[in-house]
Amino acid sequence: MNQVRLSDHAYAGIVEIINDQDLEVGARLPSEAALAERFGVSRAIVREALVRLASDGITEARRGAGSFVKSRPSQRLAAFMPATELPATLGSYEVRFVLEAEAARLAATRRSALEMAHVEEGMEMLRIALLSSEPAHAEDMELHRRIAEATGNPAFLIAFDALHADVDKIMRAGVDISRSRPPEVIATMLREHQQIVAAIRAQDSEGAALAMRWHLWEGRRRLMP
Amino acid sequence: MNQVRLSDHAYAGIVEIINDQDLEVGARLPSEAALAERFGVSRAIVREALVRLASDGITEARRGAGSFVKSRPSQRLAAFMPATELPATLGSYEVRFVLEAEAARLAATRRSALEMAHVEEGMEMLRIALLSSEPAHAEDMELHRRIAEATGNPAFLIAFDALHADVDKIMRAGVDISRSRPPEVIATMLREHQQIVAAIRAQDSEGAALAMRWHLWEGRRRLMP
DNA sequence: GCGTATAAGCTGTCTAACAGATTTTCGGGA
DNA sequence: TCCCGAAAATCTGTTAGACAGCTTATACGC
Repeated sequence: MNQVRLSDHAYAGIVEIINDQDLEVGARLPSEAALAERFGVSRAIVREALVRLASDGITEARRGAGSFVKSRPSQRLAAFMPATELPATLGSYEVRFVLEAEAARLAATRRSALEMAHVEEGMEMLRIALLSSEPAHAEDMELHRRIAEATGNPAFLIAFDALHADVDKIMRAGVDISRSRPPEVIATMLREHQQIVAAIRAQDSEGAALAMRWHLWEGRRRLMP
Repeated sequence: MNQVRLSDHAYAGIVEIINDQDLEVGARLPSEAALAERFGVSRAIVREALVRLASDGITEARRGAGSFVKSRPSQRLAAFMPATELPATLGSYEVRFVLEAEAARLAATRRSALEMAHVEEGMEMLRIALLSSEPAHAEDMELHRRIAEATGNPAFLIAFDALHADVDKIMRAGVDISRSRPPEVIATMLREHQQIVAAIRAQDSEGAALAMRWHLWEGRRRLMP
């Protein structure tokens, strides 16, 4: 079989550092030499791990300055949920993962000013609904729909609508959507959505896709802990 | 800005080698030392490039033996069509790319024996239809549908059906699906589908996803060169 | 207090080397 | 001739040390 390489440990170790020390986006990682000493390996091994982390969009190396955290969500996604092995849980989330992440990515690339305004408006509606502690499921869906719309590709809306019509049916039968949530959960949900919208606004396609994946991942976890 | 690193050249050079020399899946690449000499860089640089290629699923390193080609399609996909920048063409293909690639991936992971037989049967029907030079659009769709079914997740079927109902509508209006194709195109289409099915049979999730992406990419090109 | 020059730190890259795994080669025996 | 096993060649995984060039921090002079 494929033996474990040292750089695998280094990769996992660096992810662990970012998570445990709660390094935010833009924060600097320890230097390659420091990481090498900490893990008890050579600098070459740390470099290989960093190359893979950069390739995965988690870190970014700046020559002469250091390596920096590029996106928080992806670290945890990479650590707990490699894209190749989605856990078999709520089926619709598996589809939403790929469908809406791609929609966010394309929305970031192609959104017109009008579509952006449409998304921002949806965000504002969701914000108001969440902050007034109403059940904001409809506003949530509406924002997601507007993001799909911002791709400019009607095929996304077709798939989206078909899927969510079904999700609604399941949810109304099973999970209680309209249950009230503690304030910190509301704040988190708000922040997650804001990150997605901000990435689309900034035309950061990779960031938008990651933020969407992260949001859906957390959303699934909130539904089924 | 972000300067170009030598390993970028090495990465591109290795992809070029695989494409130009038409190395098949399983073929061995030149040794790290040989590649280093060819590109005029150190072995460390070649290693970084190989780590990234392996991370991208293109090559695979076997300790003591060498680096081997893991998937041909991805090389070309990586070279011509980075996942982050899908060209804005036929809208439905953008959705099919992510949706069906993920379906193929999950089908490879989870397919039961029954579902696998179902997929094989669909493949056989498509094979017969293609070889008798009939317009095999219906059989093509049926095979894709059975792959989505093999995920065991009904949500994929819901999105799939909604999408393809629409695609059919568009296609019947515009492109002539039933036009006859030259024999070499038929052989290619057959091979593409067989690769997908073979990967699912072998439970090679990454290979299945890549084969599906490759197939859709080529399919789109056949429709709109 | 502020600006600048120097120092320190960091990444990118190279060379040289060795352990351990794998493949190839080669010779001897049936 | 064919097969088997041992030795040799080859290759990856990994380490150490070194240096250029870029970036950030420090300290000094005004």
